Amino acid sequence: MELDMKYFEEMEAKIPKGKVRTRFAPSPTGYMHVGNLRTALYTWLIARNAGGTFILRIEDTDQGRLVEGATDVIYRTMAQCGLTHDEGPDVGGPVAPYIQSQRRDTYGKYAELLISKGGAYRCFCGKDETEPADPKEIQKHVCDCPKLTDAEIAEKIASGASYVIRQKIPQKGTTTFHDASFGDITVENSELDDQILLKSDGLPTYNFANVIDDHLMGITHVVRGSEYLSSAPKYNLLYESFGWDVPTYIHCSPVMRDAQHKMSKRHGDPSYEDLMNEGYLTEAVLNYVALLGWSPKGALAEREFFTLSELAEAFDIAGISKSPAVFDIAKLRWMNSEYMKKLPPEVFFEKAEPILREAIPNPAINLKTVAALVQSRCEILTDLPGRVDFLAKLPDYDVALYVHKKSKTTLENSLAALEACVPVLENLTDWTNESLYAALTELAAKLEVKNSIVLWPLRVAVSGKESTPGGATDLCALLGKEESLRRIADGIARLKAAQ
RNA sequence: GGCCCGUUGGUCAAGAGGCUAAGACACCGCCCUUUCACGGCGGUAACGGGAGUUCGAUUCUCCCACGGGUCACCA
Repeated sequence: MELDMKYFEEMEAKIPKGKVRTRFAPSPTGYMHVGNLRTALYTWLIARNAGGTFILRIEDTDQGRLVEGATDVIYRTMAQCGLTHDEGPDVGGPVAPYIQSQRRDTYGKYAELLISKGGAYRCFCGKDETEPADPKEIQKHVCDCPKLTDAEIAEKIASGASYVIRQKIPQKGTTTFHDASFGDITVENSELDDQILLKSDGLPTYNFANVIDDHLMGITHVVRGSEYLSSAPKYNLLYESFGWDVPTYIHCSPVMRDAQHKMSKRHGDPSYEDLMNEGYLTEAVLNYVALLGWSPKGALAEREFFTLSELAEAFDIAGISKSPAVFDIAKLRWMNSEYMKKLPPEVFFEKAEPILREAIPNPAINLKTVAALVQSRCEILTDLPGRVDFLAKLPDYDVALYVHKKSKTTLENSLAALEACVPVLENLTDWTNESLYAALTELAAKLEVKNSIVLWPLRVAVSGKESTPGGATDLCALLGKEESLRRIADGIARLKAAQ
């Protein structure tokens, strides 16, 4: 088989050199899980930290698993997160194409090149479906195909026999692989299998496509999940056979759902999109995910709030953790609430308005005021309806709410307080929070009771809830005079019925 | 099962031979207060086990246990 050496020279000539180049290479499954997002983030951060280039490559060599619209999810997620790529299928670049299914010829040619260098061989064995007698036995492919002569191979091909190309692993010795966070890992070559590089459909396997593309795209740092750690030594052998430089590998341990399970779609763990739909803020998710498996060193060690660009500046490979990290939704909620509080009120209102409008159809209620009241009291946007729905309609509630130990309220004094409120409020002309507060504290003073004796029952009467976004006067101001008085009357009725 | 990797409080984690073993979330308590929240203050809680090396091990070595990963014409 003749090799077109000029092709390889041209390909080599296109490889950008001298700068850090990283790539995020998802396979389009239509789902960006949290672990994936973290890998993308770290990869992006390494590039940005070094002033390098970040590349998006789509790994779609498995024709059986293509999912419609899946690449759109990837583009959309990356864009929303601000993880901008410098090269990729949609923006092009010096080493295009960036979609593996469009690079089919390249893999075939490089597989041939590898054969000529003695690092691979054609195997005509067909699918290996033999069940090992002992299931505990190591399943390694062993056959006589490597011994086939050129003539025999030509004959088989001419007769239409299908074949795969397998990596030829040395029988003896050891291979040492270096990972930036795990260090040196040495394995016996006898443990390694002659893995398939090129499938019988002519498309490469993940392991082969990766090596070829990473080299041809000039990738300097490869970030990937630790599930690939055990196949990494084979990569070294591949690079060695080709005579190429090995990039820096950074394997990341998985993001777990609990101590023994990875986050997974099957178990209903949230993807990035799910988190967005649940009302989390992208910035909070990125911040949280960045710290799940990485922590800053030195002066920044105590810091926990980072913007994307601050992360890019602070990020270092040495801070990546080797052990798996459990995804803690409670901490994400907390972090999200911190981000919510920091949002400028206009921005918060913009995000909250549609949700508030749906929960409170009543046009008389000022949603801006509601938003201001609720901004510091919700962890995620989807908490909102449950916190404000009482404004639309007074819920049925238990009079026990009127009894509050700390405020020293009882059913009896609550009733008295509400009844005392009525004339005061009826006569109040300026229906604002300030005037309400002034009038009601004046009432409490006149009755010679603590403010809470008046305000607690009032808040319960107008809200019917144990917890509300604001105090009694905030709520009255929001509800308006008529509705407030109506609810107070309702409360009085409930209390009387309970006496 | 073979091979590889990992193991600091419930969770995320700092630490890199000598420290009262940080910090954050969660939890609990107190204060503030017009509820909850916010805020402030404080508290409970950890180096998986066993041998070494060393004057001294959470930090180094080995063994064990546990957990994870991997052993596909999937990535």
